[in-house]
Amino acid sequence: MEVECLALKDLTSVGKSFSVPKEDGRQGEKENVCLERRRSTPLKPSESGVPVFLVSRKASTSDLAHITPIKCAGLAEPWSPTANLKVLISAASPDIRDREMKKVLFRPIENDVDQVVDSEPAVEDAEVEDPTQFEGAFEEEDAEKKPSRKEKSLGLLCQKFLALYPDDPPAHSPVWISLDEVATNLGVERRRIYDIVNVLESLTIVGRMAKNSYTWYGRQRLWSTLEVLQRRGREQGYHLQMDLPAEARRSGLSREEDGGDGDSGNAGGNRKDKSLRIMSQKFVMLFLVSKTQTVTLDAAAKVLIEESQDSSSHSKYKTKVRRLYDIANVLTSLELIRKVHVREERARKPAFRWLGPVKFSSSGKMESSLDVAQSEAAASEDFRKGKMARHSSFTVTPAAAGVQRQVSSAPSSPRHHLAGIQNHSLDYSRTTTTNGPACQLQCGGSTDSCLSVPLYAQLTHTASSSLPPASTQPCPEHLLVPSPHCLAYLPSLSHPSVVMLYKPPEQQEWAPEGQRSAKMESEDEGKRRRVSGEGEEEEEAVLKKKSKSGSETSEKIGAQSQREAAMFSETCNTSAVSWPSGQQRATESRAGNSIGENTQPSHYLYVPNSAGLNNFNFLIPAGQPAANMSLPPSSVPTMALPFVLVPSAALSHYPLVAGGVQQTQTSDNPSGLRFSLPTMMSPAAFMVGTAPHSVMEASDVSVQHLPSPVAPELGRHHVSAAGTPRSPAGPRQNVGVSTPEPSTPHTPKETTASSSKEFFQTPGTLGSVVSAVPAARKRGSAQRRLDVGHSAAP
DNA sequence: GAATCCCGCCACAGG
DNA sequence: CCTGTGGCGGGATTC
Repeated sequence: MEVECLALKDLTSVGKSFSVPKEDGRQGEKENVCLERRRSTPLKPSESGVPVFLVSRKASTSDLAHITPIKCAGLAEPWSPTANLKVLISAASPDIRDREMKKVLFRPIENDVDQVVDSEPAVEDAEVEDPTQFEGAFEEEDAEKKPSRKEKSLGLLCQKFLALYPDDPPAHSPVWISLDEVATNLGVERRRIYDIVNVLESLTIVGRMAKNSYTWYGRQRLWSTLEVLQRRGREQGYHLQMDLPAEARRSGLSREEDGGDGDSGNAGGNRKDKSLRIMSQKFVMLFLVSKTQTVTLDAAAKVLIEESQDSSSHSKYKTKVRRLYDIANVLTSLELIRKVHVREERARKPAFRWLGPVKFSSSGKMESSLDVAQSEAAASEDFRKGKMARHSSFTVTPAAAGVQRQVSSAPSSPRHHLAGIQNHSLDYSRTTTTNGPACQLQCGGSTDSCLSVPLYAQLTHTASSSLPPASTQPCPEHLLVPSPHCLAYLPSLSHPSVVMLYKPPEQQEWAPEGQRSAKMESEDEGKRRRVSGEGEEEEEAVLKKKSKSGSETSEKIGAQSQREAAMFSETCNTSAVSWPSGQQRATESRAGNSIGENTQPSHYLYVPNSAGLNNFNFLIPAGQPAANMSLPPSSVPTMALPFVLVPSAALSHYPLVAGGVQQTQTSDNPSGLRFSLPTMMSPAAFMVGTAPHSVMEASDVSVQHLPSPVAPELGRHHVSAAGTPRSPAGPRQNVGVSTPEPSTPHTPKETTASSSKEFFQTPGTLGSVVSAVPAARKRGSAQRRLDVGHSAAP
């Protein structure tokens, strides 16, 4: 946290950012790469403020090389990453600013709140153990303090990771995640990302698509997954164990699992059996079936050990506990659990208390405090089950095995997605917008690589942060919310393209996840099931899947995307919008179709970039009212046309106008775009993206000439630079966007990270992000250290 | 001294 | 064989 704090400071106070170069001995170490960078950029780890997001590998690589390392401190360069942040912040309404500051500064990542719980039944939250822990951060400042261990914690890292993506991404527009990119951007070793991703995957927050490629589902499926886990936990008798006294626990462990595992068991089984993923699911199950919803590490470790049939040697125990800490950190970041202490017998034992929902309706609804959800996600659940089933231990449920991870390394693309895509007929006419099915912009390039979407921006209003469970219905809040739009940069396409998804106001309501998933996924499920047969064979199923073709799907997708691209339609509603220069072919399409009509109303703007995205670097929110940021979501009407893509070249000609964005403002005019180019010009305008999710670092982008996918969030997120007249960003057209707004509130708390770069950057690392990316990949995993540093180094 | 958990070696697995 | 994954546990930090 400290880091963030610093960052914030930096933001506010100009000079600092550049000030102290820090370097610590440690830094040199692999993970936090970029020593050099660091040096060059005084910014301490924290500095890198704006998370940059991903560039496609391709682009990144080449571009990166060129990239200038971070600017020198001395530079007036407005666009240093930091500058960017500053701009954003300044631009942001005070509220936002404050909010973020709080989040960043005060919110301890891991174990933030440590509470002491009385013995199990009486778990209660006690005081926070270390309220002050984060304070230190402020002081340090530039100090070269080596990033403390905490700063590098998995929990913090996970938060950063989560902050990059929306909690509740539109169902139809999956966000692709490239592990390499994430690792690079966060400035950590890939290995660490695996830890996070494995846990997230266990909860279906992400899904693995192919090697190095994951899809971000956000919390859409989370609730259903939890429900499934709860069920499984019960089936496996975890509830019995959890309720038993400690001693008793051991004896009675679930045999089902053991037995069930049987195969998996391969004694020793495949590694998969010991997978962090599996452990994570089991760990979660324990919470879900526990009456007290509090699980001590000790108990969990024991349970897990038994299941694994490992002899419970002490070392095994220790190892399990270590893993559980890893898992717990991620879950804590997700705010699904919180650390507490349970007083048992003699000492107080570390434990975690479940903060998530515990009751689910059979339908998959979650009845929890959170709220209601309605969902018909039954199908989707199955889907999830399947996924979970990967492990033999989960055999219990017959759920579709097929669903399981699609592959290990094979580039399998999840079928459900594909299905969705294929099925949809895209309707390019805007008129029907409301019905737009989700367009699955999966754009996969024809290449496997499919998409990594560097940025993903979603408009969500803050309120949305506490999203309803995935399958739930549209929550009222959402309705109010500005339509979420997201921008995706699809590097994998032959030509990098930008796709912007947006939902017309009318359609604001998100389709209930459940519905979507149910339909799409269910189909898949069905297929898979057929293939795999019952749940028991999950393992097998997996194999089968693997064998399956990911490639096909990807290709299909790619084809589709191209097709879509081809469909360039100006006709679309763009009515209001005039493409800046007709040059680009932009298509605004709306998918029409199949999936919940109203629910997924999305339109998307697809900009094939034959020429190279460079030409289309900017996405400008058409009507972002700068002011709106502070306004309640409801107050902000969403415009029909959220943003305009402006070729970068074009922009250069325009004078920067301060506050332009604001001018544009107002939503009402659906049709009429109110923006003026000049307005757009203002840096601020560019900053639009949603905060956490889409963060792209301006500097990086610009340097790279990558198309900056900006994700403008409609609504308030856009910070219009308005206020900030110019950050001298002039040169940097590409500014990535960053959103200050923590729109993604993972939890009620609003976890979202601040947009500050620092937040995303691992403390020891530098913004290095930029550079290294591709290179890293080449190296062996073990060796692959992000060498951002050197790439970055001038 | 115990609790945490970062870090990265190294084995396994897919291609 | 190379690279992606990820198990594992030594040992550094933090409590």
